[in-house]
Amino acid sequence: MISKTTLQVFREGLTKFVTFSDAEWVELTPYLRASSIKKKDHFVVHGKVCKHIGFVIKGSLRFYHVKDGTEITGYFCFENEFVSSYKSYLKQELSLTGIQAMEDTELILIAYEDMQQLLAHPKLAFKMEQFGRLIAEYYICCYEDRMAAFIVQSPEERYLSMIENQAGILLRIPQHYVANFLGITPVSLSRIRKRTLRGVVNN
Amino acid sequence: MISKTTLQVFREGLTKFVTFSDAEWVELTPYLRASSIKKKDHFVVHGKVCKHIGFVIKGSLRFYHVKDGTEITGYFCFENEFVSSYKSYLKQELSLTGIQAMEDTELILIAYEDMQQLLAHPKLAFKMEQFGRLIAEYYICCYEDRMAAFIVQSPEERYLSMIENQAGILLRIPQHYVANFLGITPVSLSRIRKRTLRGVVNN
DNA sequence: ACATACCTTTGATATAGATCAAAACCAAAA
DNA sequence: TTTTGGTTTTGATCTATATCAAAGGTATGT
Repeated sequence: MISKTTLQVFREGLTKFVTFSDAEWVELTPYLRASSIKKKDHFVVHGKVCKHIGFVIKGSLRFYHVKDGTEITGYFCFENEFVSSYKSYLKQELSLTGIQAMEDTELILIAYEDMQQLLAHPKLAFKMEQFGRLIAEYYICCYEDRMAAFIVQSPEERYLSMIENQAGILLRIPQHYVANFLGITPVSLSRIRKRTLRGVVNN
Repeated sequence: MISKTTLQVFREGLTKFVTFSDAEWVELTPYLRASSIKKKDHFVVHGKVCKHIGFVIKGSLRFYHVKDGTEITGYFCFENEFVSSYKSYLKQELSLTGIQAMEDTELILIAYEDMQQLLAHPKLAFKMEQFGRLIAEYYICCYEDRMAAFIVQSPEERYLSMIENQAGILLRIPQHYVANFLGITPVSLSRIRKRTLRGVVNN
């Protein structure tokens, strides 16, 4: 059973995309599952198919790739965001991305099969299509910005604009993950921080 | 008026995402416009709002950003692909990306306002939502791969896998655009080509 | 409180890619 | 055919980041 407040948080988080009427909500909730994963446990195991899309109620996760046996963290997600290895989820193929909890994390899940049912549901299909479209469009915008940062900016510039725009992440996440996220090694990030005086902010 | 074969190419190209019945097609076509743009003309002007989503019937375009007065090409698109400065189009805000034809190009256009009408159209709304979702999901998968390449691979590795997977692009567009696309300068790409023996392929 | 594992910093050095400038090349236009 | 503008290559040099290794921190669990 999913706690009432958890459901409420989820419903609230969805309003950024679509709003469900009470009647629709009653239809939807049977397809939802709650899940909690402990720090360091995996939401998606690298090399397996991603079966769920999740919504983060509490906690945080990192997305990583494996290259020559070492993990490279490419992305993060936090409360009120959706999490999935999208390509793997959408195509139900093996995931090149692993997704691991960085803290104890609570999620609402929708299984792939359930989503297919919802997309064919007599009362919910339209809204679910819309929901899917809006989420996907939202992430396209994120990706557009992130790709542009890699094409146009240097690692140092990316770090500095991260201080400007996503300072919260820096406070919450181990620096070596941030380094990967910026496309550099942890050692280099340490040096960038030194020469930019930690971004002027806190010495 | 849009030529019959052009419309046919468009309809065919859509089947990758959704299929329109004849009845639906009749409803849809009034919202479509044909457009041709000459080589070097712009589909989207950097700093203006992107008003259309396009489908490339013939030709090719490049996406670029401007940094300190110079253009950096971040992406391309070709026949049978959709083209738009998506973030600008979706949010109807100023575009940081310019989109310019690399060859004489023919497009089918859907204007933003028309798309809003289609998404509210009594007979087409559902299919258009689905269409929008599937396209957006498609591009998310593309972005996922492209971001991973930047996080995990070196420029040289990106070039080599481009030879493997997108050799067509290399034959069709100027090398200095490809260099930007790979995240490096044209000079560096020239040297990478030299040291990798042009990718072993054609000396 | 201690031990262990992990993270971050620092130093020394290597290297891929950047920059600047010139030459060679190519293709379209006159 | 020559000119012109743009592209690619090459050479010389610079620099940011990578790499390797060690030392110093910090947190976590026992």
